Amino acid sequence: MFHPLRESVRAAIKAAVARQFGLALPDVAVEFPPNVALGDLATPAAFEIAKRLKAATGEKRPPRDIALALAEALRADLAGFDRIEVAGAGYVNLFLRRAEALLAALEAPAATLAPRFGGKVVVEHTSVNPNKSAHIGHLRNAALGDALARILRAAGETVEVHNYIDDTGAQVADVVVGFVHIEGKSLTDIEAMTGKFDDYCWDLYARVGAWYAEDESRLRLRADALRAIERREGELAALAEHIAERIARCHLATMERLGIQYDALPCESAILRLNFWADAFERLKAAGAIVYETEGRRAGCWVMRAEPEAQEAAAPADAEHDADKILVRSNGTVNYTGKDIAYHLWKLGLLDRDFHYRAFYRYPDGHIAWLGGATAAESAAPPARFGRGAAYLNVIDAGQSYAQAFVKRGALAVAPPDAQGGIAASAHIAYEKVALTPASCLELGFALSEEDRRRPFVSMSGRKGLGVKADDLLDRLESKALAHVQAHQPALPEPERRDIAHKVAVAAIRYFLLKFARTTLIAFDFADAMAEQGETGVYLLYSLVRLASIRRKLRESGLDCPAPAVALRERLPQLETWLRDDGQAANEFWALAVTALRYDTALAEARETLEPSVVAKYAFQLAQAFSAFYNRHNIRHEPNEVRRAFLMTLASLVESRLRAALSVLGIEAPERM
RNA sequence: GCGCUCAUAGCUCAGUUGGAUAGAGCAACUGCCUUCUAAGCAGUAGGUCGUAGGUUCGAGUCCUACUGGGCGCACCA
Repeated sequence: MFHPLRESVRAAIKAAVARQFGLALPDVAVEFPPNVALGDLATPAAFEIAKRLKAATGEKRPPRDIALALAEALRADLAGFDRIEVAGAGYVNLFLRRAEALLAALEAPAATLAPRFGGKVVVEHTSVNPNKSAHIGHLRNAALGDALARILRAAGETVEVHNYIDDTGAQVADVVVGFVHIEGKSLTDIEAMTGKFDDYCWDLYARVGAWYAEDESRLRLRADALRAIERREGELAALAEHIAERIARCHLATMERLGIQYDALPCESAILRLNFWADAFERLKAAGAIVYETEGRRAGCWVMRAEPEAQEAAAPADAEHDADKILVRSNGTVNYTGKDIAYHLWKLGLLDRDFHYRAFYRYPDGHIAWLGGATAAESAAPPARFGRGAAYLNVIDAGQSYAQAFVKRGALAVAPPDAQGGIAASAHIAYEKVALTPASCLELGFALSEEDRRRPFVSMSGRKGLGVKADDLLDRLESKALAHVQAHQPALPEPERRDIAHKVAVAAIRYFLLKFARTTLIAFDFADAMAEQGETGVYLLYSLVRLASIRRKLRESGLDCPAPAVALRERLPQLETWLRDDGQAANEFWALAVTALRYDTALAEARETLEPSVVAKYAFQLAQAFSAFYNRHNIRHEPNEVRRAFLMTLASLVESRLRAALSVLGIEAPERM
């Protein structure tokens, strides 16, 4: 509710300032005062006006004077406010008519936001190399991407979720080498293997790394494998295809445990086979986005120039590094960034080519993830046409920022004018990695050097087999939660207890990964990640479980309040007393309502900044406010029927917004726990 | 060498386009379970916001320099 309210206040202030002072303010700050006693909305605009007035006319007018005039104008222009006051040196504080606002909000949806992107948004996330188990770092990527997709959808956007499968890269080739040269296994042997295939490859991949280190000439085997895979020749290519596809399935299963689904799975092999690059190459050349180098050390390469400022900064002092990016090598082959640009042109519908699809992974709810790696012969038609987005958002770790910048430049260079806006709004959603605390490494059974032991964190390394596997962590969380549920809910049947434990585990891990801002490096610690007290996903669930419990107990006592809003509307004067005139207690009730009603501002900010932690922090704040309320006021034992309806209304409002916030974070609450 | 990013309580982190007394969790200490789930609540203690300047009515937030972390700058993917 506060989002549109804030916007209308902002507009009213601009209009009043233009009228009264003849100033056009480009931006007006409308903020939330530190507590409800100071108002529900506030603006320091008078300070800004004083400054501009002085600059424009030389007139020196005290901010407080300006604020008084502004408040006067707003009183005439804005409806729904009890009073509009001037405080301090020039703040204008706006106080809502509380009872009226609350009743109106009860009937409104939790959030109504206007779409920000001009059409479908393609969100790419997860994109784990299909050669080993997903680890906690991949989970951060997926949790971020999934939350982002949910935030955009809740904000009214159309979203398509892609998970890129790099099925032809060096990492898959390494596992192929391991199977063939270390283990002497054939495709038939591998197909017959049972057990957790991704975990098996996790170990094998680490062994291959060590095996290369023993004798570096063995790296030639990787190059051979890579070539065979790219040309789709022989047993090695067949092995790679089997491994990549099988592990991609493992990853989808891991993510499904967290409630994360995908729409499309574009494959690198298809981008090569269908030669997306040939098309992209022509368009980049035609647009003048790339140039052919005829001399110097990059002679024979096709290069994309960096921004002039970046070039200038890098070039003179440093011969070794320059800011430009090679896309086509002197031998005529395209590199990773070039392929990535081609792929993104496809995402934006700027390429006359498309993948062939086949249904790859079916979720219990009937949704299907389509693999963009089919041959023309086996091609089937997905329900909707993938790609052709108005904008893209790529969840990739911050280390890729440099390459991602060139991807965007390439797309901007090629796109027609009407597509520029969407691409400008497109972004690399950069996040810092998850590293391990030394304590976590030791807990995983990894011996650390003295030097590493002293460091605050140690990087995960698939090549060394050092990392926390996503499934293992989930297993640990689930069994810990199950022990709790068994103690607290002994009467429940086992399947239900398992379901609860699962929901608790998902809440714990998702909240843990989302409560940090994207640019914060997470030093993973088992104790922190598995905590169930304080600022945790478990705490959030607990609030919703208590709310469900209140409802259940009221029903059992025959005290259910089916339509509290109706009951309250008939007692409006009483409601106003509780919310406004009752001093401290009224402010407490209203503060809780305000916190709940700011859900849409949290959602709007998260969508604007593409930062899910905003919603995570908001959810915790709301749960905290509710917990205090819960301890102070016993709804079931409230003798006054109307007051009980009032308390229950506040509880319902909290429940609605908390549930909405959690659903956007991908967290679902059980009925009890 | 250049670019990006970070530095806030003992620890881990928030901090609303610059705004009102700098917040939370953990750890420590004190209380609260025959009363809607104590996986909880109330309270105490703990901060010259890396350093030095600058802009501003106002700076944790913006600018400059410095110090100290992390990442990136391949004809790798």
